[in-house]
Amino acid sequence: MKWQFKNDAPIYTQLIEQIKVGIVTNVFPPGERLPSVRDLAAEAGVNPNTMQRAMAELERQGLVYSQRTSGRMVTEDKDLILSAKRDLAKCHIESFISAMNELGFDKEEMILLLKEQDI
Amino acid sequence: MKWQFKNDAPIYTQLIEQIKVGIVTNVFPPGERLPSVRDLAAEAGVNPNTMQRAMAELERQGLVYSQRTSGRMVTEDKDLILSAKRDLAKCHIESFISAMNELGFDKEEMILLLKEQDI
DNA sequence: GTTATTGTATTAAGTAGTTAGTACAATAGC
DNA sequence: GCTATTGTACTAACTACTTAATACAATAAC
Repeated sequence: MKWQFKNDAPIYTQLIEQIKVGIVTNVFPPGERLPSVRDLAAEAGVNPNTMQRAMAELERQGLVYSQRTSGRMVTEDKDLILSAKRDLAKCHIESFISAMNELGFDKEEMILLLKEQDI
Repeated sequence: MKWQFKNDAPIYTQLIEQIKVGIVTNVFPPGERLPSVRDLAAEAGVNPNTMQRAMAELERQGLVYSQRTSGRMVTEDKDLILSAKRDLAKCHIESFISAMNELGFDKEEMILLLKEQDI
């Protein structure tokens, strides 16, 4: 897991995003045990409280669940994970279209620009 | 000018972005006088200090310039404005591709998803 | 049973963003 | 020349985020 943060958003929201991406892309497979909050925090270079805050939100969304001392697990609910992946993609697509529309690009131009982009 | 803000980023950065979009989309044409900082702040529902902070950054980027008491003008440099527009578009395209790649979508899938999206 | 590890909670301090209020210099408009 | 408007600067207070440090309950491992 590669952790990296920008300055333009709270770290804990970026943690939520990055861990969620890890879950929907099988870096953290369903049912797998996550490293402890302390270890994850150390790995990401953030305070344990900040990592705990991100975990609490992921727990609220049902993507992870905690068992008192045996640690925290990724949900086994693959439908929920797939749904989360679709949500993330939908969010990116809508934001992209909206931002490019604001700039005056229509969908065909966007597709052209995407094709030009070498990645 | 419609002002709207999210909670996930500082207001002043969102102001910079929105005013910049206004400039590159000719809502604020080259050479035109902008409303005063106080008026813009009132219109956007933010503190004058926050609007001033955004203006200072736009000024640093050369997109606007201020004349002591006659107000603040949009630059006449159309090349600079066009360049700013290209930068904005490039930023959105790269972010979109990067985020979708992280989720496991390749460029063809992105284009398919874009075409499906009805907007 | 003891120990170590886990999630969790709490308090305090520091930083950044935002608002509020005030003030001042410059100058366009009269 | 006077006045109003402009950009600009400053201080104080408030909030949210982040870190630091500590503590506690539950339980897996021994």
